[in-house]
Amino acid sequence: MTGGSASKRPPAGGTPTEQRELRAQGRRTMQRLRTAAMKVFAERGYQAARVDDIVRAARTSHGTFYLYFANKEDLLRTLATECAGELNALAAAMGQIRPDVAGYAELRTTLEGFLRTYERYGPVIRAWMEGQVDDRHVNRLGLDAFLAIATSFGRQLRASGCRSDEVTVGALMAMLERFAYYLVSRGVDVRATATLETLTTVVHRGFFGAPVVLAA
Amino acid sequence: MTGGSASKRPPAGGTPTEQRELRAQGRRTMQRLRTAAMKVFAERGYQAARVDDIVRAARTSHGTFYLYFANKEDLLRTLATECAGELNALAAAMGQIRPDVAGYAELRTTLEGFLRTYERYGPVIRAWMEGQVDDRHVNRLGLDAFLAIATSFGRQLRASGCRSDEVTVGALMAMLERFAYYLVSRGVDVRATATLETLTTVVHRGFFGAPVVLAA
Amino acid sequence: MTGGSASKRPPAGGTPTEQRELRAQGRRTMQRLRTAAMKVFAERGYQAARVDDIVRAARTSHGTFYLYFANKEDLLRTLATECAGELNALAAAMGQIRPDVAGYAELRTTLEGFLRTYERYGPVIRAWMEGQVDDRHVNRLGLDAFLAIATSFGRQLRASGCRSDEVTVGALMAMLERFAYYLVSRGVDVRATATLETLTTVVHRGFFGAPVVLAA
Amino acid sequence: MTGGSASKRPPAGGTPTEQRELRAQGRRTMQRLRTAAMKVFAERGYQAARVDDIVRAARTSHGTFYLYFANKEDLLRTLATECAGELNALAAAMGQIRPDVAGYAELRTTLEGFLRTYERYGPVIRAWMEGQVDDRHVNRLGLDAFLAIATSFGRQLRASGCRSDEVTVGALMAMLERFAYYLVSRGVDVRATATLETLTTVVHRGFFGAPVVLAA
DNA sequence: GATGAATGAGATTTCATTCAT
DNA sequence: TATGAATGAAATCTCATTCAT
Repeated sequence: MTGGSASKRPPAGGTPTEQRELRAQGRRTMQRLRTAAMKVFAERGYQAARVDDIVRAARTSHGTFYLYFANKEDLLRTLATECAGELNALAAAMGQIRPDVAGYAELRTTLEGFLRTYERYGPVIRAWMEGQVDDRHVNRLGLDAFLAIATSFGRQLRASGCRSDEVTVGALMAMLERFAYYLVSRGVDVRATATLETLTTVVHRGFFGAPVVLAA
Repeated sequence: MTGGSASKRPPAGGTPTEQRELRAQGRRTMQRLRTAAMKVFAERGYQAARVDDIVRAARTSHGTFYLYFANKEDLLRTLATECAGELNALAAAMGQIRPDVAGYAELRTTLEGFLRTYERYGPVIRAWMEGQVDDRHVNRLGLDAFLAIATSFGRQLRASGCRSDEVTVGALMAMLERFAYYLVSRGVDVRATATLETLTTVVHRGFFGAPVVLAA
Repeated sequence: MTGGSASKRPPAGGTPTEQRELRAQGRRTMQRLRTAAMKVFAERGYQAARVDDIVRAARTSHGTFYLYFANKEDLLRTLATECAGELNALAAAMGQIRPDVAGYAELRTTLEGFLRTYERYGPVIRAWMEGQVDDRHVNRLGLDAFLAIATSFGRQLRASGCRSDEVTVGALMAMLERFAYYLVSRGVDVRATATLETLTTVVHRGFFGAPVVLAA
Repeated sequence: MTGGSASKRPPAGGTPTEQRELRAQGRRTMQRLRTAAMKVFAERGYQAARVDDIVRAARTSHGTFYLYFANKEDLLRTLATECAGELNALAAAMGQIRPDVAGYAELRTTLEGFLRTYERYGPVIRAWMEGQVDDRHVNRLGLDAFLAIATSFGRQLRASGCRSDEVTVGALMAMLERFAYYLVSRGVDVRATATLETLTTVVHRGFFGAPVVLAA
């Protein structure tokens, strides 16, 4: 509860994170910690996760943890940065979503991308959505990434003449996140066709009302 | 080696909660604590909430808190029980949801009921949805209540010939909860017509695909 | 409502006691705590002893205490286990106690052993005898150890034709414990010949009635 | 932990204990509290007994407790005073204890008196013997009472030409207390002839070595 | 006389973070 | 680089005692 973020005091001892050059062994240890952290975050949630849980899962020691990260938040920050990158890419790659078959396919692709990202970064996204994070910077990352996707959705929909106000898109994002959460937390394969198809259908209907006539 | 007997004595002091008869003053204090707890849970989330925050908000002392509740979890339990009651009532009262105007109205009524319950018990529901609770009993309550609503939704929909598999209904529930969360956490009036109308429309479309032709 | 899992997490931090490998420094600290605990237990009694008293006496911190023991009871448990071991060894080693000089010597040896064990584990034994312990396991240890000695006494006496019912042996054990307590709590050297001789005489007489004629 | 003994502050509210005239109802309530206290002390020991346990057992309230006693210690004090009175009377009434049949009978009478007193005041005596009491005054009472009996024993024995040093008598007292404790805590009837006979025999032998020839 | 309610000082326990090896 | 050990601030919980009705 002391150390706080970098502002409060000079980073004592071994300066953590990307500040330092890491050799092979170091990179491996750091990776173990990140993997372990994701596992623990997934099990307990970010807030409830203790540094001790993480180092135990990573089969390393407390000392080592602070060799690579300034604190729990710093660890989350590195994961969040990566995650935000993926989400932003997703937003950028989104094509026009129209009521027709092509629009359905486009939506499907986007949703699949989201589910895959969730599969890897779910706990981080959860931390964002559930407001578990205190760090301003990290929150900004999440907010921006989601805003990017939501904005993109809105733009692509309006381009198709669909009235898509903020509330509707907000509801969509909310549903997406929770839906992904359930799938992942239950170990459902997000690449399974049926799952993806159902999700796409519900969302597409939510926006365009009429069911897509696939054969037309 | 003998007399001592015992083993983990009962909490003592004043056995908490409904075990004891309470007079007017006691009931008032207990209510103050519950209200304060809801407020703090809403602000910080259940996990992050400190007993200290709650007693401060209730303008009372630590000792008093433990006079009425065994601990934070016990307090949540009493709130959760009430909340589960409301949700179950909601599930029981749900009428048939058809594609027509009457079905739309029925759905609207149900959704309004949910939003109102969320308005009062949001933090408790969040604690359930976000898996913040350790207590088995409390989790069961939440699980059962949501299952009841989901099941009811499924039944009413199937009665209308709507293919409503588990996944679809699950997605609906997820969206409902998050949507309600956003509304409430931003102080939106859940009784405002526009809000409720939007939500009902999205959901109804999600199920029946075609927009309701209100005038027909 | 899902992921959260868990239920009363394991103590975490460093799992206490023999579960973990300890290095030299750790073993030393643990020993310091045990020694300090015996000192504090002796001064205040087990019940009245505060963890705070113990860590102060061991010149360490609260956090450190819980690194090695789950709580005060757990600490007592490790001490009790050792003590019970010694008492059981004492019971096993006891030879036949007859009215003659050899029997007197045997009794003397046994009593000396008891006093020496008491010298080291007095506070633990007191905790047993005075029923201060809530832990079932610990109580069992004490009960069994005392039963072993009492049974052994009974057997060795009966082998010598001495009528030794349960009540008599019980009274003997009671006296032994209290007697030892007084000696130790007043700093009397339990190896002093006079003390040991008096005790042996009283006990031997209590059983055989006739004074031993040393010269015969 | 505040109130302390009378020295620290003026006895606020209703002055407790014998200071006040009590009517019939008051005397009854006070008696209920004393009885309940003895019960709780017997079960948990004086130290571990909580005021709450006592009032619960007496089916009364915290407020009422402090109407009659300044605190837990004060309650013990009144019980201890009575008990000390009985023990002192016992010491004063003790006749000469000789090796013969008459001496045996005298010893028996004394021991029976002790057991009966223990039957009623056991928990108080335990509190003394186990050093659970912080109050100087109360401790003095106990110390003096036991000293009186021990001294009396010593005098009566020496009058019979028996070498009875302090250690021997001390051991005897210790045994007496523990023995009585076992009997009482197991609900044995201390007036049962067999029990009393065994105890008297062991003690008499312990002092005089030779068994009493009852028929001679 | 009696009682439920309230209090707060103090005890226990947890855990992020730093340190010495 | 790695690690076990140590720390202390903060959180939880208990209980003797006082107060208002």
